[in-house]
Amino acid sequence: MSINLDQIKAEISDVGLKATHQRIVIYDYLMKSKTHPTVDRIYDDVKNHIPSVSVATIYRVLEDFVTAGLIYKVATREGTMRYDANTAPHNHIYCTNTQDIIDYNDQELNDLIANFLSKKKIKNFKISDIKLQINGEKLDPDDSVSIN
Amino acid sequence: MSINLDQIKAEISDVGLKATHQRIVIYDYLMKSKTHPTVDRIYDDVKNHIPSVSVATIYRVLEDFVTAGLIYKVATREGTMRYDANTAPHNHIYCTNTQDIIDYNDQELNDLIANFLSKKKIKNFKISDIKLQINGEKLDPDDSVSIN
DNA sequence: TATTAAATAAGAATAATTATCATTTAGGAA
DNA sequence: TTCCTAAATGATAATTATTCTTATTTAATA
Ligand SMILES: [Mn+2]
Ligand SMILES: [Mn+2]
Ligand SMILES: [Zn+2]
Ligand SMILES: [Zn+2]
Repeated sequence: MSINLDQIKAEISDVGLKATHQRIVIYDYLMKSKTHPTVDRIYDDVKNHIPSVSVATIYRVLEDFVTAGLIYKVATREGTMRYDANTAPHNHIYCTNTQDIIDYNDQELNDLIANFLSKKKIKNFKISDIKLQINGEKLDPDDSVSIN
Repeated sequence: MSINLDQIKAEISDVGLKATHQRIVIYDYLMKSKTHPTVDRIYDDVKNHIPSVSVATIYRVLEDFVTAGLIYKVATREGTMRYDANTAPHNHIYCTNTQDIIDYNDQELNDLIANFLSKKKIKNFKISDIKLQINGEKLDPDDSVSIN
């Protein structure tokens, strides 16, 4: 089921949550996923492993993971939330046609922005994270987006 | 009612929409607003001018404005949309405590990011806009956030 | 002023998410 | 190991945000 079951169980336990079958499968799925899936997508795929799983459990587990800092929640203008197990600082390319969210990892860009903002003084505010969203359209919706 | 009624009517007409009382009041309200209000907030405030207004009209008008490019829609992790009449490139500071969205206008930052990305080649993608979201918490929720 | 295509009000319908509660289970204690 | 219990789950009801439908009204043009 999972490449590294013990590691996954440990990560869930380490944030103070019971390592249930449902949580393990959901977290494993998100770790492998690169598409920032919706609840419905996660639900459908988790059902392949656990046919009896309830959609309420998917919502509950995802929210618990977000609260624990294991995953991120990404809001979209379509009104559906998307989930991301990549908690390292990174940015997103969003196709307004296909609704694809593509990770854009660029340490140079992260540093450039962090550096710039550290020079500015934002009074009465404590920054927790910085996200750049690059909106636009895939030229060929069937093809993939790549950088450089 | 409005500082510059004719200007507002012209802007609405110019994007091919009838300048109805409802649209004028909503657009005027958004232009003056600095809080990136929710539909509920807009509805409550517009009701002061037009007591008979329907919430469906608020949704319809806002969506029409977004489609026409008159305003922007901002998704939040709380699951409610927020609306912004500032269509010039600018970034947002988001307080995860108070849900305040504060405009962060900094041409230097806009240029820095645009410049950096123009050097990178993002294959198979046409960028339409770039948004930086600075997430964090107000230190004093009653006080305002200011830059520099 | 009359015409009419477009817009609105009211409320029903849908979609996404959250709450409730009886049942099950993970994980520690015995 | 087996037992115990707090925590988690499954089923489904409830809520919230948003969209749809249709009869009525209105802005814009002639
Ligand atoms: Mn604004
Ligand atoms: Mn919703
Ligand atoms: Zn991501
Ligand atoms: Zn703004």
